[in-house]
Amino acid sequence: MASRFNALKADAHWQQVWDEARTFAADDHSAKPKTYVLEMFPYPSGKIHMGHVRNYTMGDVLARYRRMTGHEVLHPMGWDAFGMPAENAAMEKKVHPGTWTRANIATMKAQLKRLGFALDWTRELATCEPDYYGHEQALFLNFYRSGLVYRKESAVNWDPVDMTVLANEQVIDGRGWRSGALVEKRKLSQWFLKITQFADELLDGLGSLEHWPDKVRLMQENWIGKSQGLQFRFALSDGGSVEVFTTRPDTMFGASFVAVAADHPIAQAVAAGNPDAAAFIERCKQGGTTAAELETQEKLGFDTGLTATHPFGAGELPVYIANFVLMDYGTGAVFGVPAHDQRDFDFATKYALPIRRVVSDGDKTDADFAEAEAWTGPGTLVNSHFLDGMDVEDAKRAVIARAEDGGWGKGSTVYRLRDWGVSRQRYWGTPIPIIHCQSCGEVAVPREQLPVTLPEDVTFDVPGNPLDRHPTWKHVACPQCGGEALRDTDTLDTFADSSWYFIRFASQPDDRPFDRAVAESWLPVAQYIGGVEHAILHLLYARFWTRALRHVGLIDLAEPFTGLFTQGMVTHETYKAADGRWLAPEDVRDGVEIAGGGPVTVGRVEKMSKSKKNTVDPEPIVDQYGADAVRWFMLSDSPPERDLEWSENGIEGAWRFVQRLWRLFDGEAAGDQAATGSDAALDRKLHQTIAGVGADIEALSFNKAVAKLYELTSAIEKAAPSASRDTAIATLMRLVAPMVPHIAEEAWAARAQGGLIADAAWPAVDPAMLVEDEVTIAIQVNGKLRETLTLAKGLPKDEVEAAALAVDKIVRALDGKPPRKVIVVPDRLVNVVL
RNA sequence: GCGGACGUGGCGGAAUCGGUAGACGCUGGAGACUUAAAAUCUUCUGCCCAUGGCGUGCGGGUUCGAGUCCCGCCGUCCGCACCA
Repeated sequence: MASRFNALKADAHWQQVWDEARTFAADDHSAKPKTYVLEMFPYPSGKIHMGHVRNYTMGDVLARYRRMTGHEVLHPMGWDAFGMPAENAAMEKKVHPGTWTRANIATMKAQLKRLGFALDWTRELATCEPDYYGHEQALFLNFYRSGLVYRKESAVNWDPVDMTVLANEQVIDGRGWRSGALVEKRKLSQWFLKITQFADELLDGLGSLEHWPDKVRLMQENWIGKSQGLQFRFALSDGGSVEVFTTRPDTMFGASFVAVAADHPIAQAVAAGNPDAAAFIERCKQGGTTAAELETQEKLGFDTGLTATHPFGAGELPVYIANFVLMDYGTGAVFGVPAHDQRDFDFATKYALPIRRVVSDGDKTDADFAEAEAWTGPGTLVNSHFLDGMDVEDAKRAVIARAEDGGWGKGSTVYRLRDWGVSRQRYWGTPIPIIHCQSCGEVAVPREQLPVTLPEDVTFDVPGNPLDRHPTWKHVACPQCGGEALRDTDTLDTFADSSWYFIRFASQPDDRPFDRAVAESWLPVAQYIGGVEHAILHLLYARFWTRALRHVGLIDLAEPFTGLFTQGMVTHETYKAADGRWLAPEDVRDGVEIAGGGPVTVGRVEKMSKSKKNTVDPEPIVDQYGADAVRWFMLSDSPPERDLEWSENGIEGAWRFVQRLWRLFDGEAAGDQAATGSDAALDRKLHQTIAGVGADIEALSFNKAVAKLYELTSAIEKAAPSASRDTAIATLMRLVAPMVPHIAEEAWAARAQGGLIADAAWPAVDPAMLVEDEVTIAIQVNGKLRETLTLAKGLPKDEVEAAALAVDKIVRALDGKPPRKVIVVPDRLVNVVL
């Protein structure tokens, strides 16, 4: 009699076995082909959530499958452990960020272990430990010596209450997200990494990333934002000049004004002697920054009274200060061509500037042109002297050539991408290993003095940077002259920490960041899995860091991640009480609030979030159903790139399936009579499933693999006892092992197969077993299904046609007349055309 | 505004090359077992005016045949955003 599968007992047992045997420790010296499977490492915020469970389950199935197919798999885990939440906790709970972080790591590690992930814990790392960030400091200094790091004054978002710099994402409607204070623009000396030096490489490299989602590649492409055009100077009526950039040099003869940004030096100079101009600039700065405001904001300008001389002698253009020109893109100045740019059109309309058409799209004449909007498409140049008759692209080249010949301008490329500002006025990050000396200037901390460690005795009772106000930490002797000097009290952006952790996982010597040969033997990461929210920043920074390492000669690797997969979120229904309070799922039963019995409104299905209270904590779920059921549910139903809705029924269903498996496995092991005889249909089903599930896992189509395994399970359940059935059950153990490893080990052991199923080989497909001897053929009339026939596979066309035409319904449909046409697709269908 | 993705039963979804739409799961119905319940098993479950007809957001088109290809709409979601 089959017993129930005791998941809690089996989970704990097999997790301990794997741990003790170091089953999933990756061997650097293995002769097997190596493969690196990686999920984005978590921030240790407290407890794991369902999103982690889904992410890591997907990676785990792939890692376990690759092991079974003969690969040496590197599948590590660690902690992205620096960051603001730890400092916030320090302020709110009076606990040291390190204490808080390490406690969270311990909790979350225990939770991850309970899910039975095939992780190499021997390589665990936390970015907040000196044995990680010290090496990061060494890499930073390496970049510094190679000219990839520089320091410059730059405007930052400054929260005057918290006394700290805020990232753009932390500024909400112009106010600090925590303090609510109006954010100021402040000039601060900041460290920058020269990501723009690699802009072209990073853009071109996207083309080689075939196994990345198109969406992510496109987002990165847009983020890099390459534009090619002409950069040149206008001579100004006051004797000065202004440099502009344009992607449309072909429309030069349509120019009717020049506009500069409000914070452009020319605007500033004008404002100095003109209160109206100063007032206008002030007004520009007050403009809202939200999408909606920008969309509706009127194009405003202030006529400086200056004029700019057209380089081709086509007159003088008025120079405006305009609110729609951005200082930090291009040169902060543009020339306006109202006929062929919508913003310029709006502006010219408002200020009654000429609208001169210079590109004709063929149909339209001057008369019916451009009363309402600018023409930005292709066409033939008109009203443009030497450009007349050229198409847009030829005209661009012609103007750039003339500018370069004449020495007043040159073809140039502009990127939207900015250099990466990495200075943060925070405690809980990697200290920037630079010393500022009165006499020597910036001095790199010598290698033997690394790591520059964080002081432990810091306070968070007042706002500001604890490193900066620490009584002694920043005071050091200058490594060069020995005189009094100060440490840089900023720490690195935490995106730096996550820009190379995957290399440190591959190789972690004590005395250097990584061993080149070992790292190169694992990298690039074959499959990287994580949330789409990292599509731009993290993935771009990691790609940059890798190229920078290559640039300084530390590794021969262009792209860190060959394959990228962005998984969907875990969602749940939301619940609201009559008074508008959000309710947690566990507070609701049968449509009423458990406490008090008040009515509950079921709201939208949304991403699990604390604010909507629709989270489900994985831990009690694992307690109740076991790791395998949770894993199985995470893989079922929804395609992995889409959102997965958590539901009670769903996890129940997964749990039922685990028990179904157990009835098969246990019944077999319990010594049901060894059956004899073969079952050709079941053999075929089995081998089709082996092939299909393997392909589905490789494609990360876990939901399809799950469906195939359900089918095979049902087929085995229904099959009469036979040797084929025994084989199918034994094989099923291995097929489900990557997904539900605990029950698979339990069954494998009970069957005395020897060794661990985690080390077993993936079953081989016997191609001979895949061959069907009969096929079902669709019989259609005019493309509509009328009947199906089961015929021998590979029957000649004429025999299939004859069989189809003999079918009752077809005879009736033909009504004695010959068909106009009969289409026969071998082994597929017959379509009778009347 | 620009760019992208998606739209299939009550729900999540499947259909790899243009060839039987709705696999598989969930929900729901009926039945078996049981004193009863749970568990389990069997069976049904796209819609309708049902020997047939209609069905993959809507309208056209190509084709012997369209969820799949083409054209034009509508809707939802995501990303970027005055980018010169």
